[in-house]
This record gives sequence, C-alpha cells and structure tokens, in this order.
Amino acid sequence: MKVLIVEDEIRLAEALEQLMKQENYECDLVYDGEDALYYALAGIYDVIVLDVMIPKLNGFQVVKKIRESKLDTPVIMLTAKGETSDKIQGLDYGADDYMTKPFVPEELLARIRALSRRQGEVIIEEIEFGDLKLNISSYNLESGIKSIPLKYKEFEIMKLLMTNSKNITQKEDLITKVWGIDSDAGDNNVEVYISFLRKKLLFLTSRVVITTIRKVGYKLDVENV
Amino acid sequence: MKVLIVEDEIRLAEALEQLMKQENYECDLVYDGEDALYYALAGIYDVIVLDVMIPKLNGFQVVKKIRESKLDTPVIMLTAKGETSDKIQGLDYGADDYMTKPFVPEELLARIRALSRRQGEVIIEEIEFGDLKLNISSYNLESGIKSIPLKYKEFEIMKLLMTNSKNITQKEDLITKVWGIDSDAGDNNVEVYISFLRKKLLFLTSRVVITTIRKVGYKLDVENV
DNA sequence: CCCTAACCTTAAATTAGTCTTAAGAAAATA
DNA sequence: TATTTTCTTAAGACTAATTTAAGGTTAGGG
Repeated sequence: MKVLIVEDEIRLAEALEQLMKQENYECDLVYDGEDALYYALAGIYDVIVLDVMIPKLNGFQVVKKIRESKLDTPVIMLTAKGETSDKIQGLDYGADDYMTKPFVPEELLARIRALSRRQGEVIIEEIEFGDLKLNISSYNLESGIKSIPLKYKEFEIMKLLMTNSKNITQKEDLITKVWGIDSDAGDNNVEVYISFLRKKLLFLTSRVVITTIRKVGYKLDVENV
Repeated sequence: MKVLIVEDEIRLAEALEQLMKQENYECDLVYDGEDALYYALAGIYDVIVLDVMIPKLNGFQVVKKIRESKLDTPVIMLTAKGETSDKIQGLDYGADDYMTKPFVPEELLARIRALSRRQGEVIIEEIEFGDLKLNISSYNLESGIKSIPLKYKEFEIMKLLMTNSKNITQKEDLITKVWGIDSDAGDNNVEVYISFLRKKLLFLTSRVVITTIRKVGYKLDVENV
C-alpha cells in the first residue's frame, strides 16, 4: 500500500507521514502542485491525499490534470474551507473524497481504506493444481500455452477434484454434488466423464493425471516425467 | 445511470427521487434495510444512496452485507449525526462516502458524479472489443466502415457482454440486469436477443462472435479467419 | 495365475438446452 | 388515435450435452 501525500504545511505533512508509517503504508511526501502531479503520474500510488491550498498548482488543478491523463488513482482532497462550493468543485474535477481540516486521523485512515478497497477490480478466479489452471470465469482448463473449454459437468467434476486435490474425491460424492442428491445417475456416468476429462488432459499435455482409487473414487496426481 | 435510494423519511425520499429525475438518472426507491439489500444485490446500480437510520437493517449493516457479497457498487451514506465515530464505522464497513443531513442537493449530485466516474461507465463514450465499437451515446454498433443501430435491449446486452468480455456473462445476470430483478423474463427472452445481435454482427461482417456456454451464459470471442 | 468385479472407452440413442421465426401485444411516437 | 417500433411469447428445428449400453481392459483376492 503506497500513499502520496501532498501538503505544504510542514507540521501537518509530518504528522500524516507519521500516521502512514504507523499503518505500515509506504508514503511519499511532496509540498507543491507541480511535484504532486509529477509524482502522481508515475501511477504507483494506491491513494493520493491532496491538500487544496498548495503552491504552484492548486489541488483542483492537480486532480483535474491527473484525470485528464486517464489515471484513476483515488484522490482524497484536504480543504480548510468547509464551503460546499469548494467541495463540489473538487469532486467534479475527479476527486473521490474530501476531508475538511481539522480532522481526526482515524477518519482519514478509514477513508483511505475505503478507497483503496475499490481498486481490486478484475478478479479472475482460478483454481490451480500442478501445471493446471481452472479458469472459473471462462470455464477453460489451461496448461502452459494450451487451453480447452470444458462443458458443464466436466467443469463441475474438475472443480471438485482440484479443490479437493489433497484428498480422494469419492465417487458417491461426485454423483451427489454434480448430478444431484436424488438423481438416478450411476457409477458409469462418472466414469464416462472422467474419461472425457482424461482425454482433455492428454490434449493439454499436462503432467496432471486422474488416478483411480478402486471402490472409492478419484484423485489428482502430478506425474514426474 | 441508475441510482438506488434508501430513505425512510418519505418527504426526503421523494425530494431525492425528484432530484435524480432532474438529472435524468433512473432511480429506484426503497424504505428499509431489507429491501435495500435485496435491490442492491441485483448489482444493477451505479450508485447507492443509503440512509443510516432505516427500519429492519440499519445502513451500516446493509453496506457491510453488500461488501460481503463482493459487490463494489459505490455507496454514499446519509447520516443525521455528524459524529466522527459514526462516519468511520460507515466507511470501514465499505461505504465510499457519506453526507451529513441536512445537505445541499448539489453536493449530493457532485458526489454521485464523482463516485460513478470511478466506475468507468459514465464518461466512456465507446466500448471496444475486437473490431467492434459500441457507441454509448448513439446506440450504434460499428465495425470498420459499417455501422448499425441497436435497440434498447440489444444495446444493454451488448454493453454487458463487451464490458465483461474477459468472462462469461451469465444468462441469469443478463436477465436481472437487462430485464430487472423481479421481471418474469425467461431464458428465451435472452436467446431471442442474442439471436438478433448475432444477425447484426453478421451484417457488420465483424470477426467478433457470441459464443454460447451451455447452461451458463455467453461470451465474446474474436474469430481468427 | 486365473477369475471376477470394478473400471474404461466408445458410439449410438436420448434428452435438454438453445436458436430461429413469426405473430401479436405493448409501448413509443406522430 | 394511427402508426411505427420494440418486446414478448410460443412452437418447431436444431444442436450439443448427457445417458445408456456393450464390449474391452485392468487390478487384486483367492
């Protein structure tokens, strides 16, 4: 977590730096609008805390330029004036939040936490085992450069095997979880799908194999060539 | 732009509704925490305006549950108390901003604009995928020199598919987001529109195709000729 | 080392999910 | 109100997923 602090009142700036250190946030400190812009555009910060009244460029101008550069790092504005017109101006230029000085340190931290949380945008969920990746959002099974789509039941079975990779996945378990509790699917249904999956693993030239444990179920293993 | 307003004081609620209408925001209105949660979890809102003191579940509980569901719709809390401790609590539960009542309507609008901007939805005039461009302001789908207008539902579906192009867009998701949470639209409605869209893609001679993932949903792919 | 139960594989048969069309209902627009 | 546009619904065609079944293979107890 990296925070850029833009504040020209030395005393406040140092207090903020201290505060960030306490939270184990990395923190850079600059004192005017030009430096602020230069640092901000590096794009390495999770949050920028930006005072409005600073030398060279004011906070509004800084945030405006940041947004013009298509950078969407969250910005919290600090302003001494509590006037609504100022607040609006800051928000419309692309700030995400603002605080009126003086403020309680805890509140600033809370706001930083709130804004940085939102950065975790595209979460591609994957389950991994050996050289395999099961892409939850695309139903694709991947190994190295190759990738192959799974059909619904194949996917469900593979997911169970991979989530459960330390243990044996019972055949009965597969039936109830993939076909349903009161389904009349038999062992052979599972076997057919295991066969399909093995064929796809072969296609992927994966080192992962599905091992049969007779009378019990299946388990994933990595073959060391 | 779609806003969910959660406010039990009828007079204020209606004023807010009015305000949203003036800005041409679509807007749903609910009066207690349970409804708020139910509506919010549909995931169709760009911003949620949430009063703290509401029946059944309070605002903090609502926003907490929303975040637990991994939904990151921006939330603005409304609170009568100006106490810092309350503010912090709200922000830590996952709210993005708060306002103390009474407030100037313009400021609420500014905050809504600020938060929705971060969603990357309002400002962007075009969404691109492969050789396709979806023009947000004209409802036109373009590929190379050709261009074709989409009707409302076609557009909404295409937008979701394109925004979501790395992942499968679930059929259920399409239904709730395009037809509404409590609509009685079925799978076939979606299928009909997918069919329309495919016809238009053909007309555009685009290399983008809509791939069906059976029992799950749809996904955009680029065909390499 | 043989026999049998368990398992694998394949292809055909079946079924469930999807696509397409068209007609008419609803909504928007003139 | 008339007209156009958009949306819903339903039926049949189509297609891929799934099941079934049959014959082959394997492992391990006797």
